[in-house]
Amino acid sequence: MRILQLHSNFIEYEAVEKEIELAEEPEKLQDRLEEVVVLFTAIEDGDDTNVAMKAMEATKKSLDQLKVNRVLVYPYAHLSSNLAKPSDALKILKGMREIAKSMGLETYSTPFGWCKKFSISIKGHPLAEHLRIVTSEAAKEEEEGVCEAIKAEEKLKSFWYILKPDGELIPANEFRFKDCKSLEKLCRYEIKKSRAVQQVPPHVPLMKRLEIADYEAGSDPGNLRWYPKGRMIKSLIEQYVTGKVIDYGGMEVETPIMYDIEHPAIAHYLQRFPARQYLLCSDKRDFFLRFSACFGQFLMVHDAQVSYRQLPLRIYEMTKYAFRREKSGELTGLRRLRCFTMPDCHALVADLDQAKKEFLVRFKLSMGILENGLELSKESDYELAIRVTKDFYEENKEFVLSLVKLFGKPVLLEMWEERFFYFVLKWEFNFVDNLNKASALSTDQIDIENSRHYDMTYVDENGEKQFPLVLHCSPSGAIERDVYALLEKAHRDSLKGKVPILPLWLAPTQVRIVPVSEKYLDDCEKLMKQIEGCSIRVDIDDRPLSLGKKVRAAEKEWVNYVLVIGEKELDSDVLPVRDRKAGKKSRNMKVQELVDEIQAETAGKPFMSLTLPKLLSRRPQFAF
RNA sequence: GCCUCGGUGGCUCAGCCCGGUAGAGCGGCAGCCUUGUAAGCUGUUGGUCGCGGGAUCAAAUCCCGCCCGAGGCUCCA
Repeated sequence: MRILQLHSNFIEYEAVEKEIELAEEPEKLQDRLEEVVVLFTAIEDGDDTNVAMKAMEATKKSLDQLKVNRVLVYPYAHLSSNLAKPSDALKILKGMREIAKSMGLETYSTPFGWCKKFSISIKGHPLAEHLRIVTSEAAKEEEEGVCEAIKAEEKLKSFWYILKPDGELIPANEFRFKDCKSLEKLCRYEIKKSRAVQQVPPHVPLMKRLEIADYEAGSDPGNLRWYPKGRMIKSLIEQYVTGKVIDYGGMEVETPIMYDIEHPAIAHYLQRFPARQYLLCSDKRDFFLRFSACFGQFLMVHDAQVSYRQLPLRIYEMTKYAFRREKSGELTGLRRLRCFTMPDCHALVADLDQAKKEFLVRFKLSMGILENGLELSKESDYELAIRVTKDFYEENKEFVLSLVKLFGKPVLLEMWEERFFYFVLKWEFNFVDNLNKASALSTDQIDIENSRHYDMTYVDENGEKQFPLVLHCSPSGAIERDVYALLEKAHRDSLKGKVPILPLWLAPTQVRIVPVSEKYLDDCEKLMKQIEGCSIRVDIDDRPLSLGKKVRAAEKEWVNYVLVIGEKELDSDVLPVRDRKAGKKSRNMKVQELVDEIQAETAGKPFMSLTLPKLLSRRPQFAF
């Protein structure tokens, strides 16, 4: 028996004509019901009243969850290709209605054996749509205490462990998280799905106040606007990540952001995740906006000549943009967007051996980007989660452990009984934020399916075509999410009594010059030119405000270094430097010493000139 | 979609319970002050109180419907 259960706002139906001899004489030829759960039901060969009983028991349970007491039993043959004989079906359907009534449900039914037309409005919540399949075997087995349906779910069910660098594998619920508080938070988030407080995430007011990004009412939710400072931060991170991937050997490419829905290689992706795309109609063709750079890169590789000598073949794109039409309630600040920027680096490898070697290289690359680039620390900011099929784990224990050893502390390991995605192994670095939510940043996967789907091949030593394995890596995760992590980390620091600050190479203003009065403006501009010439972002607060107010403004903007310039400074070659990182204490430094310090700290990082007017009086205010 | 909270000058919010001429701070603008390390002073501009309807002599305030936003549920290739 198959029951497609739909929680609907209303359904209207009309019985049009009898289709078979056996058709029921209906009480009503048409009707409209509101706030009802519709049970489209197909009775299959072998079903009996016992099956109907089991099906209704499960249905009742689910109705209780939905807090609905009104059902419409709607015979619907199209759910199965293994239908029962009509006479049996009718008998069982009648039984079902009686069972429903005896359970206290307000039960309606549409006539069996009729061609009917109907309109239905379905509620959008996650439990609104559900397909229930009950077979006679399952019903029998359940009597003995085992349910086939539950067994089937078990296959999809995953098992959670903690894997320690010493190789010990402990079920997650038995692990003692004494020194791993944020790993504990990750586990709680992933396994128990528990959520803490109702609160706007701290990075949201920060992203506005610091004039980084903001919501854009004129667009679709989850498509944000980026102010000059935010755009600069994003751009710098993009440049940095791209540079690192190119150093690793990635060939940077650019591919279209939209694809034809009918394209055969792409179709199976969409069938699998049909509801998450932006769709775009243009003339007579339908397109979807890409949700990753896989399509473009795979289509490119499909058309390329690749020899085994060229493997691993690394191909890379800073995906601008990836679009995922997440449900509106799922969107959050910079953490979860509908439009985002994501570095996406694929590697084609000949075999599992090569995959493993490459995987480790990319693991280190990703870790380096988080640690050195974003200045996140695995000690306090992010945790490793590994997801693997049971078979792969059993056969490659040592390899999985080598990742954990590289990470150097216990990790969360999710094990699947069976593979139900395209990959057999995946890891993610998860940032754990102030509301104890975890978000994946860097990730890499071993994909064993897509080279076939996209017909990507290489030619081996014997001149024969082979399908490679494909690794999917985002070494930093979405750039917007990186900014989220930086802001959440800064907020966490401020809760601990530390000053919130951005990494120096990302700070829009690295040095702020504050003249004591307008008299010193010319001298300030000279100083600015001198510092600016050393590839440092510097500006001047030339507004006619009190000194205290200008210093306060600089602190509120998280400016790293503040130089107050007045009579004293002009007479001396040593400047009192207000250093935010050093707790705002004044440090006496020569200009060259300050320049050297900044250059040392930002060495190896990309640099951009300030894109805002250097004089603060010339700047518009975008927020607050 | 459901639940919760919210929508009042550019921004943050008070006022709403208990109906009676729309308020504050910040910002902007004009001026004074010429400043010594997290808010100097004065003046001033700026609002069909999300939209529609209802009851009332009278609605930001009460009632009904709707729209929009955030968070939660769920989801996260």
